[in-house]
Amino acid sequence: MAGYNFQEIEKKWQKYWAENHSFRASNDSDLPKYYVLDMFPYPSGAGLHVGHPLGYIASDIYARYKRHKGFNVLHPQGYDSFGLPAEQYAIQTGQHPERTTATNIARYREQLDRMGFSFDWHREVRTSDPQYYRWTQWIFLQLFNAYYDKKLDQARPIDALVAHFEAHGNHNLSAACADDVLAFDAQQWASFSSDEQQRILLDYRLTYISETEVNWCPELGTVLANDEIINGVSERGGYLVTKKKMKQWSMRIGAYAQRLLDGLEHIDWPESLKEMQRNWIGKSEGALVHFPVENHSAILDVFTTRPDTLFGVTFMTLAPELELVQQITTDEQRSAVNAYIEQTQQRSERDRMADVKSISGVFTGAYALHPLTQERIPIWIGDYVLAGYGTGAVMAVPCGDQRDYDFAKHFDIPIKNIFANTDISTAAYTEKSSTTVLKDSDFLNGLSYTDAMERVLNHLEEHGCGKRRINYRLRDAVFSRQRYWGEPIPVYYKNGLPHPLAEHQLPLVLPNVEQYLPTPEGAPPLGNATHWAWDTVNEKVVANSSIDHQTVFPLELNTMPGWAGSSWYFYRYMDAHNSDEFVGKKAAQYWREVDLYLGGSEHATGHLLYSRFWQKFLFDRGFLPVDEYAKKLINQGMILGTSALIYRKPGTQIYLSKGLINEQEVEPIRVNISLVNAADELDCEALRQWQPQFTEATFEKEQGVFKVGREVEKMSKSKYNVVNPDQICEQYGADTLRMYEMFLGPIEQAKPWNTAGISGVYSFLKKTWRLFHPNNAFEVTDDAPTAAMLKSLHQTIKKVTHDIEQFSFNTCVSAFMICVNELSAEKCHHRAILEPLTILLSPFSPHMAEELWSLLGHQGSITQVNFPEYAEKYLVESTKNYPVSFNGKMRFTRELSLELSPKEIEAIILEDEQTQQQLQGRTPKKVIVVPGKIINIVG
RNA sequence: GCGGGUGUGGUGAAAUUGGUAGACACGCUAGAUUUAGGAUCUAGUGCUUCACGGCGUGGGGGUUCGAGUCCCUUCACCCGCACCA
Repeated sequence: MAGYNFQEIEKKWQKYWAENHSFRASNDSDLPKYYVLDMFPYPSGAGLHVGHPLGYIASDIYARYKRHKGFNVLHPQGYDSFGLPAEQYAIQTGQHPERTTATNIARYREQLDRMGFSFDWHREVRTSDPQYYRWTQWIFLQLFNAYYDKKLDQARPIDALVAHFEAHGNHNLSAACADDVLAFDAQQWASFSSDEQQRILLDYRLTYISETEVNWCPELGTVLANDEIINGVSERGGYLVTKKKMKQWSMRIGAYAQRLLDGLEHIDWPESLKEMQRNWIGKSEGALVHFPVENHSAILDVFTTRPDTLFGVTFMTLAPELELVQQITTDEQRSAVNAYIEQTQQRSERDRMADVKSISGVFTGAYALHPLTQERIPIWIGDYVLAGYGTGAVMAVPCGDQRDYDFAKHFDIPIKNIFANTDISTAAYTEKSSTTVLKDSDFLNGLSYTDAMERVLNHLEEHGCGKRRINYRLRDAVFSRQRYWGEPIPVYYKNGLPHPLAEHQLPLVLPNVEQYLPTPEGAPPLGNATHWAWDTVNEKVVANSSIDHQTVFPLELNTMPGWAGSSWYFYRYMDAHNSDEFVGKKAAQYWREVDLYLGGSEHATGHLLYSRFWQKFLFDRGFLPVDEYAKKLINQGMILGTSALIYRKPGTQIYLSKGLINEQEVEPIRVNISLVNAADELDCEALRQWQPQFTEATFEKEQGVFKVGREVEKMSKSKYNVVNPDQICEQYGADTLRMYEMFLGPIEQAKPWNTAGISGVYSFLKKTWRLFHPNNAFEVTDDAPTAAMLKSLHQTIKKVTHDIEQFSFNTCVSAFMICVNELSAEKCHHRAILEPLTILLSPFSPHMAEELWSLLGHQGSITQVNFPEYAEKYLVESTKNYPVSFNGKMRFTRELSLELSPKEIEAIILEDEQTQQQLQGRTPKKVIVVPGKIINIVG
């Protein structure tokens, strides 16, 4: 075998790795552990494109590198296999999502294996596997059976809460709960019926049912979380989203807001991602102020970050959805108010967002009383106030807030200026200046922002008309989905109240249904199941017809959202086959947390926030050893596609070459990129064949060719710009693909895929192969290497090691190229050089490295080789011959030269005659040296 | 509007953190070799000039012996959030 036959080599070693379980991690090892995790993929029907493996390649390089460094490396992979596309496909075709998913997974696995990843497939997880979601359901039960103690700042078992209720009612309790819980004492608690008690407890549980306003997507027939909505339309499919009141399961993530914020300080995640999470949590400090309503028992609570402007209040605004609105609206205003409420409810989320400029609202006829001055303040409603933030009500201070100002101007409400020496004739004064002082503000007169804040907060608290309050934008996460293909929520209903299954009754397996659509009555798809009732005596799922409401009860019809299964999967990998626990104590103790997590930044406010929440909860309850699960996280950038566009004259079948468009009006249409060559020329005949709509097309060419337009955008099947990794593996091999993707640029950066450049990496690998095959046959000598060869090797060892640690893989590839070029020029085929080079290269080009390693006469896989031992052996020896650190240019300060051996300094000085001349026996304070000359000598 | 980030050849990008800017690769130009293979090798390739030289890291200004890197200012683009009281 002479040439570099990557096909054969790659097949051979992939087979070897699989047969020898080369990448199995042990849960019982004396080696230090290292856990490298990829965000597991959703197995879509389109398969992987070249963008998907970018992160997997990077993490695989790091995992292989760490193995060489002597770590016991856990590098698993699995599938986030519940999700909407499989279900949409099921609706269209009737094919069970389980089958679609299995097919897709098989395809993914084939593609992943082909790229030579060192995953420990022994630990594979699939979120849709009952043996997996059994534990997702189990975690749900743990959340159900817990509440949040704000004093201890941790989740505690619900029994502890019951004990508190039995002793004190809900007095002296500091627990996260629903806003509207009523106070009761121990005696009252005892007098409640069991159902009533359960209803109360439901207000405290970490997962609870509530009637909430949700984002409803009629097209998808389900509710969506805030992070599943982009610009007012659904993330999947881009459908309109409206508001709707529904009974839903929610997760009390709000209880963890502060800890989710604090935890960010202790993890090495990208600053931009942390900032996104901070914004999403949206902490703001201010006050809750109580405004009594005139001639009414209700108290209107508002949250404000500017209590210092309390004397500038001239009206109140409530969110139209607020229940209180109905109670306080006067009879004269009722019809106007109702009309307005109806009007706002009909607007979709997108309309509302698109149209933030227009001002609308209506007067309720009611008045609030200013808590400090007793002035009458008109109460309005307006849709610029959001029901979901704060209390859904604001005290409007038009002189200090631009929105209040605009509203006041629009409806001719008086504006009172409380800022001395400011002009508010055209806009509100919104600065928090230390030089501007308040006026017409009673005891706050003459005070600046900071002082006034302090004074007024103390005053409010002393007089019981308000208190300090921290408010978070983060809302509790809606947990119900009206979908089929998700984890069933392990709950049945008795007297309208949810009852959880017991732990030993799990998993509650997803039932079969005939129809994946909602029922005609509008119930979720599980309503179509004929066997979906819980027999509490025999502890099993039975036919719906046997529901008797005595011993057999209906089961929950909603399923869990996509983020449920992905919020804890990284712990399952640690102990994937444990049938007694979601992760064994010993395994969790050994692996503890993920050391390196790689994935896209698009999960910043979804998966990466929810999983931190569950982590903290499971930590609180003593199931996990740490409360942040990923020490370091890297966002790999997306690899973008380069779409090809042709331009049609509207209403015709005439297409214009790009250069002919000029000022004409045209419709751009995407065409398959495989029909276009590197010079942007379209194969018109192939296009006619491609889709029937082009069969009759006329192409107006320029200079005999038809040019397409180009656009760089996300790779997607629907944009016809997908490049398949299988093609690349076929043509160039997996090692080339791996190295090329790394060579493309920094890992975090988004970049367009460009197949043209791949030949450089390909010829590098061929060159490397030739280095070991100088005369078309494998050959290495045991001669002593020259100084130049050693220099080359050790520069590379140093640079590559350093760069891998910095995740700068693109520069590693360059370093390899330089090294091989130099060694080739030296005609180096010395074992002492090539052997360590092979090890160094193996994380990047594992197949070739394995082959060379075995050609070098070694048994077994190169994976097991301890690289530092090799590197050090050669490094130490060569340092004697050559200063390893002198690699181009170098700066010496006095301090630095102390660390260098005299021999090294000597070697550098000896390098160059000019240097010797310039020094002339002086002791330099600072010498700047480049190869061949000294630039500067100081001192 | 708020927050984060990025601007370097024809292209992707380097620059050991203040020390020869453009490593490495693509592309391009010549040549060699081979007789068609997406092969290999050699030389050249920032701009400008015949040349000596001059100019060059989005623009302008500053600090420094020395700035892609530090400071001020300005422009452009990308990402996230957005009526958050």
